[in-house]
Amino acid sequence: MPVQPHSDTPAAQAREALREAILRGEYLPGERLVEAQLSQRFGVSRFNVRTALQDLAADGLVEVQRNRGALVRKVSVEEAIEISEVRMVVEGLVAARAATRVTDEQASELDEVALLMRRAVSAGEFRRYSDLNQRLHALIRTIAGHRTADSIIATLRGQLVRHQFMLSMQPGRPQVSLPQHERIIEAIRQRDPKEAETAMREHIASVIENLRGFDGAGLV
Amino acid sequence: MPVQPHSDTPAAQAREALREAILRGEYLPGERLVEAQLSQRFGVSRFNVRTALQDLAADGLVEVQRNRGALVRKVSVEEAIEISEVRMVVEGLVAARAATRVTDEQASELDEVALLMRRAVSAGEFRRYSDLNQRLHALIRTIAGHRTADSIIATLRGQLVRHQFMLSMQPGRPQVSLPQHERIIEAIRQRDPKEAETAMREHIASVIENLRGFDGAGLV
DNA sequence: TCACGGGAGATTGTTGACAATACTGTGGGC
DNA sequence: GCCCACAGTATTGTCAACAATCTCCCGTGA
Repeated sequence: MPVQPHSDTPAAQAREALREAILRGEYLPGERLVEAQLSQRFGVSRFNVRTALQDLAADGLVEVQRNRGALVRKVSVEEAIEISEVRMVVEGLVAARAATRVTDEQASELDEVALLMRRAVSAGEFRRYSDLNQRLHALIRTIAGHRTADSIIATLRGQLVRHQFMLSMQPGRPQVSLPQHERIIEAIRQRDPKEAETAMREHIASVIENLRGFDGAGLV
Repeated sequence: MPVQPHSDTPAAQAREALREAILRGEYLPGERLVEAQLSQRFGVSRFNVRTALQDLAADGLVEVQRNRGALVRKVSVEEAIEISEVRMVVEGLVAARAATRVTDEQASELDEVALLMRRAVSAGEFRRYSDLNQRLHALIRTIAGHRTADSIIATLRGQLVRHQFMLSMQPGRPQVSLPQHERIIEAIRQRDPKEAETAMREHIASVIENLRGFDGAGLV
């Protein structure tokens, strides 16, 4: 299970620096990650680079091949769909559980997010909407308090950043997903686990449909 | 993501040996795993022991604390329930997908397992039934061909062996789970994904109920 | 021209030693 | 008797050097 604290140790520093570099797109999928180079770049010993690479391999962000070193893992659209399918059912579980545990205070926080989302969409602020999207999902996870599901979702998300970026940039996407988000929020506020799960699953299913579109268009 | 091949390298040897030792119960939850000791026991260098420990930590089987070494991870009944909940939804996904992809040949293999299960139950062969249980779930995963789900389920299962052992030893358990298994098989054979998912989820939900029983009884 | 082998360079795998840290028990002060 | 500081030990963290392996290119022979 992922979730690594300790941002102080050199290995952890290297790990986070490398993680961000990969997510930022500085190292492209399939690109080799040479230990000596990384060691120099991040100013840590090769030993620590190795540790970092192993950690990131556990997160599915890089792939290490015996005697051949590490490379940025390439996740095909097919894989992205698989990953999203798993995310769909796990986030469904989380949504259901959130519906059974939500407090009144959390319910109004959900409402607030819904309001901000509507505003962002009507103002055409896509970036802001995307941030709110993350905030909403994170809030739901917090409400659910399901650590096992949390860490799995975190791992899955980590592998998808590149694809998710493409999705969020799709024109018209917010208009489609806003009502889905509203439905999820409403179900949780009504403390209806079944409906919350269904709503969450349909939401992510629609994301998957979009991924399938990419696949057909050969965009990745 | 787990799934590590290469049983030839020393680190992999150590990893598998240690994994089995833990699963066999030679090292109890909470027990410290001293690198030097393991190094001597498995005849590999401390370096390789370290690598093995890191790998097993990624699998959630051990926990490594900075400057304090590794110990066998203790999974409480609460956690076991959380893990099983995630497993429930992911295996549900797998069952649904199996229903859409099953070939005629695979369908008859499912039938065969069902037959053997019925025989094992009526003959009171619990150990055999437990093996068939594993075979059934594995077969369903093969049919589904969902690698992401597979590797997650493998990780989750690995953390549960201790609890699963207790479950399978429960008297009367096979009589409860046999009809559930039959229902799953039937749904897949009918190529009914929705029903397959529901049946699988209800099956695992019933396992979770049993775990809750342990919790109340303070058995773990 | 092509297939093959072999060697140089690049890169990863492994080791043993040492440094840093945590644990344990002992003795002194109160 | 109890608490705390302190030293000694056990254990993990890190490193730099060396070994093993792979990759790529070049020369040789057919």
